[in-house]
Amino acid sequence: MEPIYELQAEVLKTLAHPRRLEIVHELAFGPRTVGRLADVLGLPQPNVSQHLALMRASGVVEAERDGREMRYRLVDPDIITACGLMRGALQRRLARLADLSRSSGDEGRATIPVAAGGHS
Amino acid sequence: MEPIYELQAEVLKTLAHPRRLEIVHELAFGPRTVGRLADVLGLPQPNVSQHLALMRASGVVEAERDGREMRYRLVDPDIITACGLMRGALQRRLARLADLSRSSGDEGRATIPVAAGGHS
DNA sequence: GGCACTGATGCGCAGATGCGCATGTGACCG
DNA sequence: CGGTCACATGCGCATCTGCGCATCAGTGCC
Repeated sequence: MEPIYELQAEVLKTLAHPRRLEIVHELAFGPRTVGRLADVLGLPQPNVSQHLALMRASGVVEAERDGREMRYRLVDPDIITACGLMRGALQRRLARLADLSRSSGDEGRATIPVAAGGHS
Repeated sequence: MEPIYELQAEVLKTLAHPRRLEIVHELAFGPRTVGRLADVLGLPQPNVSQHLALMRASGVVEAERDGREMRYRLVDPDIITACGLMRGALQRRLARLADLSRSSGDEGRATIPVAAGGHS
């Protein structure tokens, strides 16, 4: 029962939510305020704040005051890179499934910069 | 609300569990039977079976009959690679924290890492 | 067929999660 | 100092998870 699994499970649990993934995706472009995130995602501000609190608690994001605003940004690029890798793999899987259904293929869609990491 | 986030959240939710991460880690060495996994992880067989059912439902693993045994194996290497990348990043973070706590206040004492608090 | 073995499933309960909503808290302005 | 903006927090509820436990189902052997 290596503690690394507990830690990773904690982080994964934090990321395992569609809205939070969207938040991470948005934060990949740069720091954002709570209001901006709430606006972009079309979510109530308290909801976004709660999601951010969870992610901050698990060390995925960190916050910084700027006047009366709070600017959130991603902490560890590697984690987000891994997240992006997984998303890429899943997108390929989706594309493959769509390809099986219909003969037209629109795969290979590179959506995000995700820390400019690219493939290993 | 791109469906990719829903899918990825589903997969992440599947992975966001210490025991399941252990299972994935074990499966990374090659296919395993349920009994073997239960034995290695020291978990009840029904529990392991439930975890495997979840992971199979989300497409993380797949199963194959072999006599009266069931052999489970990982489906997508990329996803597991991403998982491993994240684990590596977190391990570095753990190591860094341990290093900080050792050099800052604690003199060689048997230290129980309190938390990953840290205030900026 | 009967039996042992390997794995899957159903059930119930305790604990955790997600959300809306109202409210609390800190920061700038006049 | 009161008002307002930007965000955080507490509460209650519906829902979901994880687990143990007992049991069901498929397979091979005699």
